[in-house]
Amino acid sequence: MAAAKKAASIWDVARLAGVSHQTVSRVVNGSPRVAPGTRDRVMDAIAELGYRPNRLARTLAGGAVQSVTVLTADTSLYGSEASLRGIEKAARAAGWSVSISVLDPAETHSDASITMRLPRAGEPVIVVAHDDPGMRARRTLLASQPEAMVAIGEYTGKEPDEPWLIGLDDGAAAVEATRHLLDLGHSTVHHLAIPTAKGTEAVLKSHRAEGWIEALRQAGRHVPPVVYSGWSIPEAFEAVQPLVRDETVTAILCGNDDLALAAIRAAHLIGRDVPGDLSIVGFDNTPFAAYMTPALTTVNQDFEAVGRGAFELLRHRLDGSVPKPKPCWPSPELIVRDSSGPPKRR
Amino acid sequence: MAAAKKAASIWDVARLAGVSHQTVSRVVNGSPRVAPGTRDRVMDAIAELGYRPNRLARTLAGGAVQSVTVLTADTSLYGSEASLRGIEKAARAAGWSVSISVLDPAETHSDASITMRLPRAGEPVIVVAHDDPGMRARRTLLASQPEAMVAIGEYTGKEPDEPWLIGLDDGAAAVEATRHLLDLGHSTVHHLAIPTAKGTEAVLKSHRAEGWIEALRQAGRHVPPVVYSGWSIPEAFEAVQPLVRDETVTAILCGNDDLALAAIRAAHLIGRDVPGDLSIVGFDNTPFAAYMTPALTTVNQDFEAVGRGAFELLRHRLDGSVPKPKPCWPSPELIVRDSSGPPKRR
DNA sequence: CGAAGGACTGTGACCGATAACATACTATAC
DNA sequence: GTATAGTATGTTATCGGTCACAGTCCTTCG
Repeated sequence: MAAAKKAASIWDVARLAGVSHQTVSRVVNGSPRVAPGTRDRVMDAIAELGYRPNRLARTLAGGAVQSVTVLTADTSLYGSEASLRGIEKAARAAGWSVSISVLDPAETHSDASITMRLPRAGEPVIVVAHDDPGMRARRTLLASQPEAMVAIGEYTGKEPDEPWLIGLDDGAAAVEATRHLLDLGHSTVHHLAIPTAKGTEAVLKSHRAEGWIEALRQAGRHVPPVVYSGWSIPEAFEAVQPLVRDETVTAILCGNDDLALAAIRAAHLIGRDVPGDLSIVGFDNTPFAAYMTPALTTVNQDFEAVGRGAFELLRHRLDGSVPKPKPCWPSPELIVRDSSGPPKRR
Repeated sequence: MAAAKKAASIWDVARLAGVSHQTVSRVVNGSPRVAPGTRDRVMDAIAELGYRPNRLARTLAGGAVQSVTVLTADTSLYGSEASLRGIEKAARAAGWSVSISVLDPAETHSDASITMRLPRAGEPVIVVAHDDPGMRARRTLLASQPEAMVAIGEYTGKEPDEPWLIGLDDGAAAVEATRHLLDLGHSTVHHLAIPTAKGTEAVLKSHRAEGWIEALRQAGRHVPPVVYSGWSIPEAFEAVQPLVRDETVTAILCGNDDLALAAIRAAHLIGRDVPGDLSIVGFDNTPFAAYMTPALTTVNQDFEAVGRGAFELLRHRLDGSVPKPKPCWPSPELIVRDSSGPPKRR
C-alpha cells in the first residue's frame, strides 16, 4: 500500500474531472445548476480520489457551519451524560461534528478561559451545566455571541424571554414526587439536595428543592431544613447520615438516583428497612434504578430528548429556516417502585 | 452593548499595533525573535481587541494540530465514558479540543461512513470501542492514516507490534477474580460475558472471558459454557436467569458491574442469597459498586488513566519530540467486598 | 573599514474551501 | 433575426492563519 499521500483537495478533483474547482464545490453541495453529465464526471473523480471535503476550510470560507461545542458539567453525572448523548445523536444524524469541553468546578473560570476553549470566535455552543462554572459560561457566551448559544437549564414553563433556554420542568416533577409520599401517609418529607450554583446571580435552591417546598406548603406540612449533598455517592452517604438516623424521618426525596442509592445503603447499614421504616424516592430514573434492591421509586427524565431539542434549537437560532423545536417536553413522570410505601404506624 | 461585530483577526491586531501580521503570529506563538517592545505593543492590541486565534485557520494553514476526534462506543457504558473523560481532561490541559462521535452498533459502518465523521482528512483520532463498529473503525483508520490514530484496546502485555494500541490487562484481572472465587472454595465459576465483536477478524471471546478460562484450566476445574449478555442491565437480567436458577451454580464472574447488578437482582428475586447461596463478582468498580447491597466484589479499572495515556500516545505519534507514555498501567486490582464468599456446604 | 553574522521584521504564496461576479452558450419570444 | 432570459461554468477575492524567504539594521571581528 502506498504511503498515505496528502489527501485529495477540491482542486485535484477539478483537474481530474476537467472542470473548475467551483463546479466541484457545486456538485459537492448539491447545487441544481450543474449539468447531469458534468455532475457524473465530478462524482467519478471524487470516488476515484477518495475525496472528502475539509470541514475546517469550509467553515473558514464562510460556508454552512457544521459543528457545535458542548460545554458540560462532569460527564459522569447521568443527566449531563444523557444530554450529551442526545446532542451527539442529533448532531450526527445531521452530519455535524460535536466538540466537548468539561467545565471543571475545581477550576476558576475567567471569561477568557471559557472563550479560549472554542475553536474559533462565534463557534456555536450548547451549555449543559447548572453549577457555578455553567452559569458563568452562560453569561460569558450571552455577552459575546448570544445568537450562537443555547443552554440546557431548568425550564420554568413561563415561556421566558430567554429564547436560548431549554429544559425539563424539574419543579413540577418534584411536586409530584412529594405528593406521592404525602399521599402514602407521611406527615412530611425530607429532602437530600443536589448542589446548586452559589454565585450571586444564581439560584439558592434547585427547582427540585423548590417544587418539594411548594408541595409541602400546599399540603400545609412542616418544611424541614434542606440537607445538602455533593454530587458523588460517598458525599451523599455522609450527608444523609443524620437524616437516616433520625427515627422521626419517614420519607426522603433525593435530588437524584445516586443520592437515593446512598440513602438506601445508609439506611440498610443501620438496620432501617426501606420502605418499611423509611421511604426513599429518587430523581432521573437512571438505568440501575429498577434493578436496585429495593427497586427505586423515581422520576423519569428524558435528558436525551432535551439534548436533541437543544441541538434543534441551536440550528433554528443559527438558521431561521430550520423549524423551532417545541419548548415543552414530555413532562417528567413518577415511576413508583418498591422504595416508597406507607409509614409504619406507631 | 454594540452588536457582536465580526471578531478581530490577526490583521486587525497587526494594524492596531503597527506591525505586520506575521509579527503578530510570532507573538501569539511565543517566538523568541521578537523585540520586547514590539511584543508589548502587540499584546496590548490583542487585549484591546479581545483577539482569539482561530484554530480552524491555524490547522488549515499547516500549523500545529490541536484537536482530536474520539470515536467511541455508547457513552452510557462506564468504561467508554471514563476513558473519554480521561482523554478530555488531558486534552483540555494541553489546550486541545476534543470532538466526539459515537459508533452506533445499530448502524452499518462503511469505511466512508467512518472517515466522513472526521472534520478533515488526517484528523487525529482515538478509537475507544471493542465491538464490531470499533474494530471496523480501527481497520479503516489504520489503512488511511496510521500515523494519526490510537486505539484503546485490551492490552496483552506482549509489547505488540501495534504501537497505536494502549489499554488495560483485562486477562490478568479476570484470572485474579476467578482465583479469588476458587480460593473461597467454589468448585468452579460461571461467566456472564459482555458482548464481543463478531467480525471474522475479531476475537470470539473477550480477554476477560479468556482469563477466566485460563484460571479454571490452571486449577484443573470444569469450564462451563459462557453465558452471553448484551450491554444493558435488562438484557443481562434476562440472560442471567438460567444461571441464577441453577442451584449447582455457586459463583458467577460478571463481565462488568452492570451485569453483576442484574445478576444480584435476579438472584434476590428468586430468593437466593448473595453471597450465601451465590457469589457474584463484577468488573470495573463503577461508582455504585461499593454502595449496592450487598456491596460488590469487583475489579478496579483505571479507565481514566488509560484515556490520558491514549492522548499522550497520540501526541507522541504526531510529534516525536513528545515523550512516549509508558504502555503499562497500574494493573487492575481486585476489591473484595460483600458479594463474594465461601459456598454453602451441603 | 569592510565583510560576516545575528536579531528583528516584512512580503508573498498557500492551505481548502465558499461567495460574488463575470462570461459563454442555449433557448424562447417578439 | 435579434433582443432576452436562463442555464452552465469559470475567475477572482476572501476567510485567518502559517511557512519560506527576503530584507533591514546593528554588532562584532579580521
